[in-house]
Amino acid sequence: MAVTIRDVARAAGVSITTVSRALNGYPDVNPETRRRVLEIAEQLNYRPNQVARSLVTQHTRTVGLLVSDFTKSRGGMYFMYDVLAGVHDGLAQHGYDMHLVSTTTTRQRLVSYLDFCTERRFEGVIVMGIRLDDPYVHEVVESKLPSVVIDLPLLSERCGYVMTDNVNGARFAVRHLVSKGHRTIGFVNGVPYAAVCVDRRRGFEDGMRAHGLQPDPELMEEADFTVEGGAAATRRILERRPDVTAIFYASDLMAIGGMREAVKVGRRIPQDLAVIGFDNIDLCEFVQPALTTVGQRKYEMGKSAADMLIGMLDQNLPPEGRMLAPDLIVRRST
Amino acid sequence: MAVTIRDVARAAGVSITTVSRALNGYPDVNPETRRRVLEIAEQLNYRPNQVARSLVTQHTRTVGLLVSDFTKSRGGMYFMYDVLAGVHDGLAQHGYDMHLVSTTTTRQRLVSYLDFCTERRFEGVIVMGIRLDDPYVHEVVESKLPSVVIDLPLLSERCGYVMTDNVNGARFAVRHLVSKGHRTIGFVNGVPYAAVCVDRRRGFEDGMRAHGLQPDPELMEEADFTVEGGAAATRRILERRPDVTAIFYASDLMAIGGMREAVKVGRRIPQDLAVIGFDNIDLCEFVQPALTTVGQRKYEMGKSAADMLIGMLDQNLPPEGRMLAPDLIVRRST
DNA sequence: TTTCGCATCGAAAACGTTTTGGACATGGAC
DNA sequence: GTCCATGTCCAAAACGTTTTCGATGCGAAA
Repeated sequence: MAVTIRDVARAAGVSITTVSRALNGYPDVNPETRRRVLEIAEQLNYRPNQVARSLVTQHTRTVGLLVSDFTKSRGGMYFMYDVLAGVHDGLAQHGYDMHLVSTTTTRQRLVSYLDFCTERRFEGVIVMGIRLDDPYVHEVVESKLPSVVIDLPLLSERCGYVMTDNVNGARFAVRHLVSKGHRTIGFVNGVPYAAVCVDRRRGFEDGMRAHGLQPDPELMEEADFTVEGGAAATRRILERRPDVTAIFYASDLMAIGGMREAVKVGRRIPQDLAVIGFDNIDLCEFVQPALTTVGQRKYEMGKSAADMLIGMLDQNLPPEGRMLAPDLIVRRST
Repeated sequence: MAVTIRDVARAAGVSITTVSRALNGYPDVNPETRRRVLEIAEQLNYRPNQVARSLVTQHTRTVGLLVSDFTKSRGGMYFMYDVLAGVHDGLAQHGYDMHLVSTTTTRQRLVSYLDFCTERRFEGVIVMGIRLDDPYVHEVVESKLPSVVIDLPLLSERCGYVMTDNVNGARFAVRHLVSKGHRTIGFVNGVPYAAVCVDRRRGFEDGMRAHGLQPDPELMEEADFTVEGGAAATRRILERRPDVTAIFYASDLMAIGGMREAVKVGRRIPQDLAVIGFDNIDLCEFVQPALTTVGQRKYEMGKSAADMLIGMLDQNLPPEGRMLAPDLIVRRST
């Protein structure tokens, strides 16, 4: 069907060896022959078959991007898109392709991430948004397949990670609230099986103590990273402790839900309740009042992950754990 | 390095033919032999090489998802994410993989989309967010490679499309505004090289005339689909025609910019200026006031595109043009 | 006994490349 | 005249599968 290197060879009256060398720019081929081969390849509209090439070179120059359920994690999109862009740019810069695989796919086919990737001979994999307790992710981390995970501090022989310094991020949030005079500070954390949440909690508690405040269980709640979850958690805190004057949320989406709820029960923001989120998603600028937050460098996370992976692949560099500094973005909600 | 079918054959004391047949569930292999082969394959941790398999079967079961610049089109994300999810689900359901290729990649490597896809032997391609005047997309459309484009009405032998009925969407918007008593209605369109914009413009003008109103060039502007662009366009309209009482925007993002600008110059929404957008991105619910808009079925668009492509691939169905009905979502801004 | 069908298996070709290990000719140095 | 280096080329192996075609053995039918 398609025109192969053999067709080109025949038409040019040379061997396929020569065609291959001419096309790939090897030195030992006569300039005139090369010219003719190139010309004929062009004429015949020849396109090298990368599948065949991959088979013989044992290189696909493809990395898998593993993301958990697209559909479900609606909220994750705000975070994910930028990371995705960063990963993509990083890979593209070094000539690697990106294969998108979601956990729904693998689950549907009853195959582990690792098997899926090794069958396709991916050269490496970038993992994002996977639960801390997902057994399959540990399988790839412990495998020989080079990988870097985003937002999970998993380090091994062939696996690095990049994440935001969530502990310090949470400390910044607390320090900011304290500097605004708050003493009774609430905290709405995300799901406990997300690695970022244990860090943010630690940062919150550390930060409180650093300012001579005692983290109070009555002021702490957990939610599922959604607007509704944030609202519900806020309601519980407000009912239990009407004296709360500020709340730190482990995600912007929850913070937005919190603001809604607070306004609904008659609190003004920031006068009656200061609110600070985490992530710095685009939404922050659009809500009323604009949301103060701890910003993650999302694009850089993706870019950094891709760069690390490519370093492992192309230069045999060892994997590392990379911590990106968050930055406090003050808007009107505090 | 990796364990091959040959290793399994050797260990099981059978030919590779038999191993292949045993693993793939062919009938003519003794149940006992099959059991042994399966067992040994499991023991050796054998994973079939899909690259080799693709080479011989001439099927990669991979489709390319072509998106224009990730990084640049920040706004497109709100629209794209859902479409992406739909495409992904559709493909996954039928056992197809998804290779993400952005136009930045191909441009960087100086290769056309079509060449990129044929070299990798993709079985089909889904195109989204490409400019109407991009020459490379036409190359794909006119090629033998099965494709379906989103948001561009390009139909050919091997290329279908799916898009929202933008003309009617715009008509809905006008009808809604008219029903609210508006007569002097502005229109901020997007970039002229986007196919959706010519339709939305036509829908706007048709809708106006249908209600006995004359589309007035003084009330019409173009912007670049961004918040800032929407704001600037709004400023120009408000200066030129202070008597305008409602504006229809070809995208939510621009509508949000418009609301900001209007509020800044002292207009109340919706009392002094009614605003309606297009797309129904998540943001609509979060801005103040919540934005009335013409909703696109984003997920369905992606799903439908994937289904059509797979129909072409697996059942040799002909490509079609599919129009998805938009729906009016009334919130507080009108 | 011959014939036939059936169940089970294997040898070898094929997919489209890259790469190895020469072959061959030419020309200059000795 | 021999030797060697150099430039140009090719045959064949290899990558890891699937698939075609045929071989073999065995039991039942004729």
